[in-house]
Amino acid sequence: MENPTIHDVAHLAGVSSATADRVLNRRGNVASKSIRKVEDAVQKLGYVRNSAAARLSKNKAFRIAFVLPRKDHGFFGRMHLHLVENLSHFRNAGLSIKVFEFAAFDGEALNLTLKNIRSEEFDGVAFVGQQTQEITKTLDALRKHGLTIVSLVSDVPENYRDYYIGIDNRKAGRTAARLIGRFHRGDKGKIILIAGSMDVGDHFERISGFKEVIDNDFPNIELTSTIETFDQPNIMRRELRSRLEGEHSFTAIYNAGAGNEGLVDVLRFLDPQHFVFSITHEISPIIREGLLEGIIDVALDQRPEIEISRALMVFQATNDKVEQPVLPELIPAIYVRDNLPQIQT
Amino acid sequence: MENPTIHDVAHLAGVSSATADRVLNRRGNVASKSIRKVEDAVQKLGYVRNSAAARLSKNKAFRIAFVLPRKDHGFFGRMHLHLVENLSHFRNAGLSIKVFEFAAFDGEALNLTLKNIRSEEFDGVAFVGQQTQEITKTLDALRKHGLTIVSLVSDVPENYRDYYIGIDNRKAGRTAARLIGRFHRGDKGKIILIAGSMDVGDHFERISGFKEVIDNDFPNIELTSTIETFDQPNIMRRELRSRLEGEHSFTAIYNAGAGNEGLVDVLRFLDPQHFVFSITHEISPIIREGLLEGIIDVALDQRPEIEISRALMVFQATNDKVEQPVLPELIPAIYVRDNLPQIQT
DNA sequence: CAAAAAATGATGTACGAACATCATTATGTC
DNA sequence: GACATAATGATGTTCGTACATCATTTTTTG
Repeated sequence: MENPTIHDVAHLAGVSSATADRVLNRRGNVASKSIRKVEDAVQKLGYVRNSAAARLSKNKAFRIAFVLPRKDHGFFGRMHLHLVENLSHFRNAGLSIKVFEFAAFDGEALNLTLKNIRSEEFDGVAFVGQQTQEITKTLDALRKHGLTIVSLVSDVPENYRDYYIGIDNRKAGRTAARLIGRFHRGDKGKIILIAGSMDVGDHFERISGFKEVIDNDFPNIELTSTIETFDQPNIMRRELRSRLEGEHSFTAIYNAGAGNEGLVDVLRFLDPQHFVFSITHEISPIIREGLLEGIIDVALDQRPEIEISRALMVFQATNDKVEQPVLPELIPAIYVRDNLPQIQT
Repeated sequence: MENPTIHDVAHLAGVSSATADRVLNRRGNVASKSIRKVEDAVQKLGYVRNSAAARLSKNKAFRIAFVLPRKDHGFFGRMHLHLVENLSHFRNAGLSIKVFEFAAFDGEALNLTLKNIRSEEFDGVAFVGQQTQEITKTLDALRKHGLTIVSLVSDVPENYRDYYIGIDNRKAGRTAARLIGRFHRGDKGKIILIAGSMDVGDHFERISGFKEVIDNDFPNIELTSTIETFDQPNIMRRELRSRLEGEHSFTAIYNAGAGNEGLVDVLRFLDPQHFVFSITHEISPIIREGLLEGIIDVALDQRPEIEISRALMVFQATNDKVEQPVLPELIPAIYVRDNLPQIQT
């Protein structure tokens, strides 16, 4: 039960292996009749390119640019770390990786970084970021040069990227709302909403998913205006304190932004029974403490490590010109104090 | 920045490439002095075997036996399906897969199936199952013949397998308990516990993790004896009905067994306000319905598709004689009605 | 119909490891 | 020191694809 080779394909198609090669690698200058014959033969034989041979023969890596917010941001720091940890593994798989950093939430900085990616130097780009007019234009240019574009964490419209790897943020927000709503068990409630920035798609979608469910299914619960923190602990502390000042009717809190030590700081000095429930996003050492102390009930985590791995798998399949592996949908992990991951993240 | 080859290693070590090859592939008949020299050179150069070249040269697949409970069991059916879906992808990666089925929970059948795996025909075994004296003995024999053993879903002691791929079932049980306990918000409670079989490690550990948390942190909540259903809807229906008959003080239910239509059937005919909370394991079309109807609050799901993929990655790295990729811990997904996966599972 | 352009075939090399064979050298044993 | 055994080197083939070159055939175009 030997696997068919390109020679078998060529033979069955009645062409030379050179022509079969021209077809399979889209080198052009092939009659459409020949193309059809080769494709039929591929079908009939179930030919699959031997990626080991291909990789060996090509003898050059698929060059990927990872464009990520700076690693001092806890959440993205995890992405950087995971990339580094798997570098040797993927180098061996024929991928070479270069990381570019920009300031989180800074659309212009992102655009500038993307613009600096020279299409002769890279075969693919994976990036995290919001969508602006300029950014989509830059992405478009890159795609026209044949680069494979992967958006991470926060999606851009389909025609500006080849793949999106991230969670469904609307679902994440809805999940948070369901848990909080359900925990009220019919009691009245009043919720504080927080986001990093409503300008980035992922935070925006979480908040609106959250509102959907509360509005529809939990009429006893009141929502208040969303605080924006830009994921900065100082702003979180200031804004949250001022919101809580003199007001004692809040029953729950949902932070759609990334794990934020400011949140834990403030909650730590409140009456532990103050809230019915509190949910935040992305695990970090401080959020972990919050969970263990019982200050925070649930942390949704999109597991950036897995997103990085998936992105690399996508590039690998692209490079090998092989079907993408079938993998289940990414969903955020839901952490309570009892299922925290072993490794310190 | 070319990657070093085995010739570079041999040259630096001051031996021939034949000897370097003998060292790297443990062919024996090499002086320990030479071994050291080669290993030092590998270190110094950061030599990593080119797995593409190796795979091409070997020109034979790593033969894996998957030993799984029958596919008519919903949860394991998902494993079978995912294996089939990824067959071509992993054939291309140098793995060949054969699946063996046995009746779930039947230790003897499992042992018999494992015994029938001839060590000349396979290079690795992945299996799901409990541990008995006989089974560990069989596994031991297989390992002695050099097969790589991976246990799935439910672990066996470390020295009987090379890798365990599955969730931490104690944590899963603790998580369920935390949610249920927290939802009681201090009220008194009485819980029905269900398992497929307390003889299989995963179910046993879930139940004991669950008890741990309730006993420690929720003194107001009472636990009742565990019902065993062998994951069969008929038994579930009968036992659950008899437990509920005339008794109205139960406040929550935790099914540590796999998704079970019998559970939904019975709950559907109860007063919807009967329970504070209900949690089950493993998503299925029926459990999905239960979640959408509000009969079931949470389904923990260990995502067998991901476990299969991970197992295949482990075998692949083993075959390529390359470091295992660094991947985050597997944790069960927590589904509520708002974050159900797209695909019908 | 001639010239240009397009399509095809024939052929060979390179990639890096696995593996086999045979000759040679070093080491150990009585 | 003769002999067996262990260790090593030299060398060549194989795996399947990518890619390059050049000759030849077919098709298109004016």
